[in-house]
Amino acid sequence: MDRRQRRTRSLIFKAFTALLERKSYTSVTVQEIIDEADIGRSTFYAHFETKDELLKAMCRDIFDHVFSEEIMSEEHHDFSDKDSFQDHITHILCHLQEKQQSIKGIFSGECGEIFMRYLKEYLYQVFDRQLTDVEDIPRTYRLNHAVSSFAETVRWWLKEHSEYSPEQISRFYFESVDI
Amino acid sequence: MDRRQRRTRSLIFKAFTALLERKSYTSVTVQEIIDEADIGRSTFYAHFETKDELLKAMCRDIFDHVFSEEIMSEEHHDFSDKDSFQDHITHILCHLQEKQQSIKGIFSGECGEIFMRYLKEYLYQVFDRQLTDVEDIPRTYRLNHAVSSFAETVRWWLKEHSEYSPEQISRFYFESVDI
DNA sequence: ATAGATATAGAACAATGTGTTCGGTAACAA
DNA sequence: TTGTTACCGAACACATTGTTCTATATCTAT
Repeated sequence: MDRRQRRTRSLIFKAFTALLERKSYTSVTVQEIIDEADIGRSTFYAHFETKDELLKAMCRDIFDHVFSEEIMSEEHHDFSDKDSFQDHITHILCHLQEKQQSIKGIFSGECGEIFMRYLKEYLYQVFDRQLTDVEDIPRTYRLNHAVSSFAETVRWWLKEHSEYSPEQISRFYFESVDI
Repeated sequence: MDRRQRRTRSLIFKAFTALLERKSYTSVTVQEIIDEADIGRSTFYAHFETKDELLKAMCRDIFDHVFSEEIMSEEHHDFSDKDSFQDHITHILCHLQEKQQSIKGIFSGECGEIFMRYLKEYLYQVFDRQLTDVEDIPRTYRLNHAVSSFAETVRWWLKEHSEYSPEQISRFYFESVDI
């Protein structure tokens, strides 16, 4: 990737993140992003077709880091006991905490929906292999329950209760849910 | 309320609901709602300032029915045991099922966020009184967990697994969460 | 039944934001 | 150095929004 492209892309991301901290997603216009990033109008559209595509690209960037190869690779998926899985989850929480500044703005308002959807897509893969079966409760229900409540835990944590450590959050979660 | 106002309001709600079943919230324009409802442009704006206000009004209408006085009133809140609380939840699920047609479209895409926020606001009141305390886990965490996972349960149910009965959903939930 | 109030229709309008195009300039890579 | 590619920025057509206005239809209360 061209150095100029990386620079522009980064400028757009930073501008967008900054704007989301003081305005709602819908109210942010492309023009404002352009002004904040201090780039040309046509340059923005050379990178992203719409504001929505920009948001999606940002989510992908974040999750590609959080759920990096190291974490998702097969070799790390022989969780024989519950504890090692919990460590795995704690590890993911640490990565999320690193990205907190970028994430915080995205959570609020309307674009939280898109962010959460992406987050859940990754989480489905992580939880699907670990989930046990329980009689008389559909597996799809339990999977949705585990993934959703974890995603909401993350939101609750990073949005307004970041005083807790990843280890504490992990403990809260595993004491509240049967995996 | 004037008969004409009720009629117009109903036409707008129906048009909006119909549009949300085949298009995403963002892509629906005020003009389309006007055309679908077959009303004048100024009439729409006499009722709602923006599309967002319309969505909020629809959510309020739905929840005012689902969490009606009968359900929320103090006299029905002496749940001495877990079972009667579960019955209460089942009752709410029945009301939600009645409104399924209106709700289904709202769930999808971007406006699900707003709908879920409203739903959770009501649920906080319902769950707050019933929630027990657990050592070493913050009450706010447990409340958020109970409310969020119930709200997500509702979404999962009405959106793609409506083959289950309110009683079944209630059972799935209470076997997955400690209240 | 009539009169006064109110809701609606529909056209016209300014204002704003969107997405594209194009020619010129600057930065890159080989 | 040379060809390629990204950026700039102005201009443009277009869609959508939200307001204003007058005429008409419909309600409510007496």
